Amino acid sequence: MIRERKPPPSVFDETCSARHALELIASKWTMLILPALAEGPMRNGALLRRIGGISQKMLTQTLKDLERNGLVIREDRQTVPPHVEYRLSEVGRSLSDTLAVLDRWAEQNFLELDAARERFDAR
Amino acid sequence: MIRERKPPPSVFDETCSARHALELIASKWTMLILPALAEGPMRNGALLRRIGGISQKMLTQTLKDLERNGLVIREDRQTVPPHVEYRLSEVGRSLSDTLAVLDRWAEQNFLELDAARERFDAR
DNA sequence: GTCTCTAGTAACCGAAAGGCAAGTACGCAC
DNA sequence: GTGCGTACTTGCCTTTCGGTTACTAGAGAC
Repeated sequence: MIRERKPPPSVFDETCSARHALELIASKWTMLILPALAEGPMRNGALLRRIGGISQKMLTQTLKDLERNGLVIREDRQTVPPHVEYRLSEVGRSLSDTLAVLDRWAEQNFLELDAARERFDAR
Repeated sequence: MIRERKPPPSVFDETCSARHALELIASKWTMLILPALAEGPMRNGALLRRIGGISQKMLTQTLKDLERNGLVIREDRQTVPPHVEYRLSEVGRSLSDTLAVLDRWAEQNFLELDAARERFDAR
């Protein structure tokens, strides 16, 4: 009897569902929204102000996707005018910690990248 | 005399060049290529085999972008048939460490995301 | 009655991502 | 001569991304 051995889940395998998770993460808006929410629950308007350059459309769209995947919790108070609050779920928080590390990496190393690009383009 | 205070570099500021660095990182191909190269220097063909689902075009394009920003070093042996090797720079390695953490996060948590998505769509 | 305030949604459109197929260079084995 | 092997490049085409504008509901202030 042949023993079927399942390969361990790997992001390098495109058929593995881990790849889908990676693609959700690998978005600049995700990488900004989650760390922003790590600062505390926020409303739509606050996020719009916190995250420079994001449009209402992309914010709504990304938030919905994050909510669908269980990373963000959306609380609609059902009032008029609307009051909706977003906060991280448990899983969302575990991810936002790592994303925040990446954000800090970008802030600490962008000068070096800028310099490298200049060098490269000068050739 | 008014003292001009420069704001600290922040990825939340769209005019800050750290945002550009973030956008380079926030690509699924970058998040796969750098950790792949962390396993050791590789040639084009080896990367193509290692990273499921990547096309030749995207591999070349992303590698060029990473090289331009100083994260990857490209060594062309100038032979025929061509022999080109890619490896991480110092900065590239510091980034790939964090990216590898994210990859592992995806591999460990994708089941939970899958479940959340199913729950959400069932409503 | 009218204006405001919030968190959207919908339609439209141009830009960019990215897949696929075919072409390139050239030394070597046969 | 023909064909192989490697690392690309180019062109075409479809899909997705993402910006802009206009529209929505309904309570409360005036």
